[in-house]
Amino acid sequence: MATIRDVARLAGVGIGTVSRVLSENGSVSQKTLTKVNDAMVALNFTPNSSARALSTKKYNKIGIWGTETSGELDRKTLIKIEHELEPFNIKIIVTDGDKKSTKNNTHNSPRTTHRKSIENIFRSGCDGLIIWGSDIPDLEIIQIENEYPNIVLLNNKIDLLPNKCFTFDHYQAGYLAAKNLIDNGHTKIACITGWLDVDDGNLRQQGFLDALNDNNIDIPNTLIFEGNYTFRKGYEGALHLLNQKTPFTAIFCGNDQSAMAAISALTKKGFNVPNDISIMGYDDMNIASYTLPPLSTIQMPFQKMAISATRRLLNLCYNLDLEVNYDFPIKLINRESVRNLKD
Amino acid sequence: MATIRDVARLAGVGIGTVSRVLSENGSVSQKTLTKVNDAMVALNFTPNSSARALSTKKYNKIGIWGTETSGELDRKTLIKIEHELEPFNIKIIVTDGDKKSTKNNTHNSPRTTHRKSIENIFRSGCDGLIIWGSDIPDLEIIQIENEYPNIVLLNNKIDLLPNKCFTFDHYQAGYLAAKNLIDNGHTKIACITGWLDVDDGNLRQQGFLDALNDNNIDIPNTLIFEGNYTFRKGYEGALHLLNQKTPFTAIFCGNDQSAMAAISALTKKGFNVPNDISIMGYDDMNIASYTLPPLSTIQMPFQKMAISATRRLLNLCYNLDLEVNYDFPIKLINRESVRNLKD
DNA sequence: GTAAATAATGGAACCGGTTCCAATTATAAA
DNA sequence: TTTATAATTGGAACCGGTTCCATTATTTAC
Repeated sequence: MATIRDVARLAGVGIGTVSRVLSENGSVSQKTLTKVNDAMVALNFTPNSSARALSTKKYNKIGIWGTETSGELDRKTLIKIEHELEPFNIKIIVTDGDKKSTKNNTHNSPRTTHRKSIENIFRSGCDGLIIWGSDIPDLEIIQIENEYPNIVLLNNKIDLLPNKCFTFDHYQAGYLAAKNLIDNGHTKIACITGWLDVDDGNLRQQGFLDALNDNNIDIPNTLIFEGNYTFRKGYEGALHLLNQKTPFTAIFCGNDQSAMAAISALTKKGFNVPNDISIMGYDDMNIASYTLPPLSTIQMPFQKMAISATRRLLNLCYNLDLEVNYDFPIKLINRESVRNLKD
Repeated sequence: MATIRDVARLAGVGIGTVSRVLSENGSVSQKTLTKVNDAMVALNFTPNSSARALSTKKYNKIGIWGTETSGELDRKTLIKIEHELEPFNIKIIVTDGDKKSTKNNTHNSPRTTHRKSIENIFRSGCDGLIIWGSDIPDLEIIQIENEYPNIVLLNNKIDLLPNKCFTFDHYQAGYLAAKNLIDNGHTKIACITGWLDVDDGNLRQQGFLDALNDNNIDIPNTLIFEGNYTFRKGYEGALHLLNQKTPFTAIFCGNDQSAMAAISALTKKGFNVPNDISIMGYDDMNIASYTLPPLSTIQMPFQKMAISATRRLLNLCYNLDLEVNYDFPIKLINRESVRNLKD
């Protein structure tokens, strides 16, 4: 593998000159430029990334960190993020935090594991990090931000870090979902929640409950099933709710996956969605248009949010001035899984 | 940020000694070891990854490269791969090849783009690469392998690289799917294919067609719809097939997503799955148990395959000797979307 | 034509690790 | 106790870039 010294020798110039050509800063005469470029081509020269990183202290990499509980950072979103990075030739390092869900091991595995794994990814060499999800305690994030200021939070909100947080108004979204059921005449409403110990899931649940409350609708504990966003829990949840013998006409689900599984369970038990029971989803995954019936759900521009977060991070890391947006409006999507009881 | 020289000074030893402690090779007396470790803790020392990479020529990173046409390298699989890497403290760099599908721009964007983006990821600093998908021409992969031997192919098979390829027998899988329909008494069978210009999709289609042929079943062109694995195309495909007015009792779909969308379309048009029309999926995604009806499909251990590919790559990059498996049996999963016409 | 200002250039020093060799110290064998 | 052997240690040299400064070449101004 050729080095700049090889290139310099072949081109008959000094290494400084080659470096100047490489990094495209500093002045180089046209004549020298061609000589050096020719030499680079002749030697099939590629600058060594670690040597460069060692002296510039820039890795040209950013990390994406998240846990299983964080939600859906899907491939499509990853591709979008990559698009943003491409013009600057920045690469992505991905990593997951804790392998087990926060929920299942609050005792054995202390939260500091998250911290460790975040430090670990910085150590491995990246200029900044997208921390995705809201399952790290705020205090800890603030400590982390103190040590590594080049971070950005995706789907999390911490008041002390106002311009590094990118999230939706999950509270309002939950409220909107409940309101939609209420507006359609439902008063006996059940729910299959997401993870309640994570802001994200907790907020939408609060919004949901407050909407019921604001409309003087009571929801008994028997109609609240604590799920975890999975198909399995959605399925179990629906069965569980049916078993309670507390009548209900609608279920608000913490995400589209559990909604879909709930539909499956209800249908299997002989109930028709939406005629017997209405279902309200959350997320508007691609799949939501193709369930039977198609899902009414809440849409949120996750990819747009991810893009803004990425830009903000680029600004932080490389002193850029890319346009960043902080407002990501949610939207009610009415398909066919909610029946209008007023008809 | 402290360096080994700082540590050496504080511990009162030479830098070589600190380095020996760090890399845990070379002999160090117990006494010195504690002194050095104490100093490291006191200074909150972290070795600089690029300095290390520069002198060892090991980046402790591997890349994962794939295109949109490659199929479903989902988050779960990524996590599995990461688990394999964790004990060695290796990180993942992800990147996508061409942003547009190969299919849509065979003319404007030459295949060499793939090559470029693969070279690019190596340049960015990784010890090896998982190339996922079969949309790079064999010849080109062989050239790439020549320059960068530390690669492994996921879901692709090239005879000249026997122990670097990890794939399923998609031909047999397609055959099996068709056979299942035939065994259930179906003779008028339609299909919604995947991408036929990619081995992966083409092989399963071949297997499917050969199974029909071996059983003297004819499939008219009108009953072959060329899809692309998406929900949308699955939906369109089903409608298209219905419009053909060529009667059929079953559809074999290139993947579960198009199968699910096909079910949705058929149901919307008043057909019952499986009573009127049977559906055979492919992949056994999580979702397959929760469609209505639950999908009969072909299961393949994608994650296991990814793990083996990862191990092979680790062996290549770091001279390890991890156990690697090359055989990934597929399995027919019978749920409820295929009706037995013989009953 | 000359002086002053500007552009272009070479290369030492540096970034922070690893490696290797020579030197020193500890241990075992005689 | 002496010698042979093994374990431990320090630090120069190196990995391949970037940066900065002193030097030289080229313009521009007068």
